Amino acid sequence: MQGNTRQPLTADAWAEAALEIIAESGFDTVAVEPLARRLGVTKGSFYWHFANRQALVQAALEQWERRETDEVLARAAQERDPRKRLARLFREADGSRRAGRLYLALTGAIENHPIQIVVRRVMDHRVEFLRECYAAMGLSAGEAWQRAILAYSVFLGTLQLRRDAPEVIPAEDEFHEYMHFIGEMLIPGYTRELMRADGSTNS
Amino acid sequence: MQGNTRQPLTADAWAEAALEIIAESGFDTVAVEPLARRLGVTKGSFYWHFANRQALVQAALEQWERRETDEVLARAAQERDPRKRLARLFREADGSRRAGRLYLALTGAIENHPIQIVVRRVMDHRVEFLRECYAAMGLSAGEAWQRAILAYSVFLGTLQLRRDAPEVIPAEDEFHEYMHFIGEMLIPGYTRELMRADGSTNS
DNA sequence: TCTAGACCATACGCAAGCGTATGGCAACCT
DNA sequence: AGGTTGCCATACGCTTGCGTATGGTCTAGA
Repeated sequence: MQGNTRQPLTADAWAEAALEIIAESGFDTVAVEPLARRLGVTKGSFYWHFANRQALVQAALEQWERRETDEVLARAAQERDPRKRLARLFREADGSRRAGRLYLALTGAIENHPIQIVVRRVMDHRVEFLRECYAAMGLSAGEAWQRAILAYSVFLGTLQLRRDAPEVIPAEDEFHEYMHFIGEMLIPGYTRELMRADGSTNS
Repeated sequence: MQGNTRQPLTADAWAEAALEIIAESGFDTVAVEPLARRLGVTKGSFYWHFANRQALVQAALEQWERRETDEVLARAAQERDPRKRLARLFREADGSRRAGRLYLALTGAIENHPIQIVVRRVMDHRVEFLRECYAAMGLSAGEAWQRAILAYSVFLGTLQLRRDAPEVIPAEDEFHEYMHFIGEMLIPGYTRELMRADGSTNS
């Protein structure tokens, strides 16, 4: 059936597949044997690459944390204007559906201790990043905290709403309106031009 | 060890215990045999009350939905002023820690279809309730929708933040300040008196 | 060609959980 | 007293997944 010339699997490929499963059907459905079947091999392969199931989870979490912090925040940090940084974050958060599902799936298994560690670290980084954005806009320390926490709460809640009850968020057009509404609420001095990809203000 | 005169268990008691487990350690840790051990009986008891594990889940979900919608929303609906209704909702949402954990644990297992049904229904009810509050304040239909979705997103996100990274939400005093901040952001025409339990405005 | 190592299959023992079958026991009715 | 019914214990077979042990194959290098 699979006539391709089997190139050997790497540990990263296993971790990647594990993240795939987590995003699809939750963390605790990550099992060695089904995963092996999915990859077209058997357990024998798995236990050559990993000591046990926990090691796979660890590798998957490390891969996730790397992608999540390094890529997302690093790209947003290029933007000079803090308002544009925020707008860009909101835009990208709306984008990658798969990343959102994966994030929620991980927090959904927060009773697992390794997951708890990593999720908390990622959250801290992101809230701190938001706080710095608001602080750079001249807000006081207390206000920056409040705004950062509120903004991240909105992010988390929107993720969950879109996953669990997508029909309450009307349609494409209204959603774009809603994004502007969020911008007005969360970014002091918001203008609609901030949400444009190029970020041109032509004032 | 348990010297009490064993009064027989009811199906509701099993469902209640199942919800307890879900709130503690997640949905998929609900297993018949451990649950029986926890209640001091064996499987024999369980399979007298329920046909199978799925029936237990169903009963637990029904019990949860009843409590969640009937009790919470019905009490809030007594408040006449829509602004006070909203403030009361926010206050109570902050309160019951256990209910929040349970809610998140259920949404964390949303890939389970029965759970998906019930969670979606509860979400719809709540968002609709919020929307009516905003509409009663004179907002347009579109604005009421946007506000309702935003408010519910903040609710969900705050729940998750408090569970997964409680240290980012500073302390008791600052949190009360933060609650007022949320009130100002989410309730047009907010005054601090709205958050008082008695709701007195003494204007 | 011989060998070592990378990669994987197969087969086994073990534990946990589901569901069933059946028996026990107390309360209550008649 | 005998029978019925509600509630539970015990014992069994089955499945799934974990981890181990061991052997096979393919390739690169000496």
